Amino acid sequence: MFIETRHLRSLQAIHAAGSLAKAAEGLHLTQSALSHQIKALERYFDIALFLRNTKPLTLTPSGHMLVHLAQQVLPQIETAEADLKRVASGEAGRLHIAIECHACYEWLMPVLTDFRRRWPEVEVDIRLGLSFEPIPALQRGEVDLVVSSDPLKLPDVAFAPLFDYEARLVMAAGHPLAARQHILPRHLADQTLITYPVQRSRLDVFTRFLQPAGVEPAQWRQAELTDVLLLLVASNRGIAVLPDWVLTDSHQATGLSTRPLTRRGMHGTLYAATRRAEQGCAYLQDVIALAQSGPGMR
Amino acid sequence: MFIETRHLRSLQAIHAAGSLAKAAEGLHLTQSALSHQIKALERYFDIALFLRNTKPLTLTPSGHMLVHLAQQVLPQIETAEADLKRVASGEAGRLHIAIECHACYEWLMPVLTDFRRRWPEVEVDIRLGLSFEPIPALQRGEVDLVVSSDPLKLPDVAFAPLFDYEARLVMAAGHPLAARQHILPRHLADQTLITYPVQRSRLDVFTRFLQPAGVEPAQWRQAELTDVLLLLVASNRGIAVLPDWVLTDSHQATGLSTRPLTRRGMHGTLYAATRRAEQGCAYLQDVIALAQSGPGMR
DNA sequence: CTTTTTATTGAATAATTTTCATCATGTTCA
DNA sequence: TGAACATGATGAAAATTATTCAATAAAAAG
Repeated sequence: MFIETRHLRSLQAIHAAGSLAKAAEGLHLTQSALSHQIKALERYFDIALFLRNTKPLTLTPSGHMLVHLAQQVLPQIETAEADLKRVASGEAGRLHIAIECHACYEWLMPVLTDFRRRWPEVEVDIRLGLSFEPIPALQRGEVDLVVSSDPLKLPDVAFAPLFDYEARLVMAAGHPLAARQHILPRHLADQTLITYPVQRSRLDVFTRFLQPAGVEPAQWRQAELTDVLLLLVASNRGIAVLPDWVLTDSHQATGLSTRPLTRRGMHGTLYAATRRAEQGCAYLQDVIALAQSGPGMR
Repeated sequence: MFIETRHLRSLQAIHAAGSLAKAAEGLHLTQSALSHQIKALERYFDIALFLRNTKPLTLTPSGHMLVHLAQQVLPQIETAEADLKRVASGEAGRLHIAIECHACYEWLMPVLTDFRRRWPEVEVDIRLGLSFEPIPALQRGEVDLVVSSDPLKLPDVAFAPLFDYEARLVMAAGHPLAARQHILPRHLADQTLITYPVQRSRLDVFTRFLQPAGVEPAQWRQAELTDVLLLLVASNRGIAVLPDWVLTDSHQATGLSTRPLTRRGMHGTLYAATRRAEQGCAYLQDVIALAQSGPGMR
């Protein structure tokens, strides 16, 4: 293994210029350096690359092979370097987002629509965190941003607060619980609870509301899509607990009511988790800023 | 411009091995060297290439780009290097032959048939030296071997003797001149001379036989192919001067006679001219050795 | 034939890569 | 939990490699 891109660049330049002197100028080298460089190649492979006693330096067949190689290889390297520089400057890159909280999809999409207009070269993708652990995936480099509601203290991951939300009980307008000012755990003991299809340890209703009180809902069923979930609730097949922003005016009109959990309401904060190593990345900062305006922007 | 093939090799090895330490082993480097190398890249592009806090070192998207580049580029370079080494060792290469003497085609073809069996990877080509000067072409690298009958003293071209020949007058068996023991210039003054279609300065009959005696043939006509030329001679349309080897047994049977030019006969030597720079080339040496056995081998 | 341009060469210098030694961190296993 | 082990990072020294300098040779131009 011996050929370096430097050699290929020199070879190509010499071939194009027709002389060491001219090529040296373009390469910001002395012609002596080029002479040594070529000679080193020729000595290593024990072949002549150029015929020296011709007016414009001409290539031997072997020299031609190498120039041909250079013409194939150098453009590839150059475009790769250019891409890298664009990634470094933040112009281009990858933004793979994982969302723990399923409902986040609702407000995230408009944010990303904005984002794509502002950073057209960044490749955007969303992964619903159904079957994998988002934070380890972030650490492994599989995703670049995680929307999560419980910040951790990790050495390599930073959590930036996005906005506060309130988890409220959602039910059909005529539901008996709609009569109450606020909902307590025991009120759900005889209800059918509808959630997104994730394990209960990742559902705030269970971890922060029901389990501390030792209450189990009468039934637990799941729905993948927010709209389907709301449809089930509206038709009195059960109740759900969702962030306040999910209920838009249009939903209100379809006959849904919401009530706070506990007298004070169950409040939380959404965070954007990113790798500390990439905190300087311009488009990451921007997408977080966009997200911080939150569902209110909608 | 910064990326060198060394970087690509390291990147690829690290990716394959999953750790600097293992990769370093395979590359015959220390782990430290690799660490510095990668760090230099990362600093130059201001980008992370690997995530360090993962067990098997994982690539960032940018790192992936570079490994991908390496996988594209390195094989190309490696095959080029392998090709160069084969050329250097003489296994492969190019053998473009120019022949000044047109008749040489006759004995050269069987030699080349042999040659191609022995050096299948060498690309063989023959150029009839009709309209170009073979020796300058050799110097310019357009051809690699010239068959010539007049050796020159040149600093960059070597002439290796192949074999001696005798130029003889060829005529129809019943031709009046066939009665003579040997032919003198004046005997051709009333004859039609048939030659290959090249300028007279490159025909021995003129330069070494007729011109020194101040004799002109009655007519001069030309034929491109040896067989056509002999056909014309056999049908008494003229006479020709050809090297002795051209007349095979089969030609004798078609009713052709030959006689020496001057009492002593006009003898000459064929040479193989090659660039001194390439004299060490194995297949060049071999083709010369094959040619030295000459037309007698046929 | 001289002048100018261009390439080669060896030695000196500059730049770089690599190694060494050490440290920091993390993992494994008792 | 802590000791042993493995892995990567780091700075300084060492080694290697590339480049320049200066002198020379060679070839084209005038």
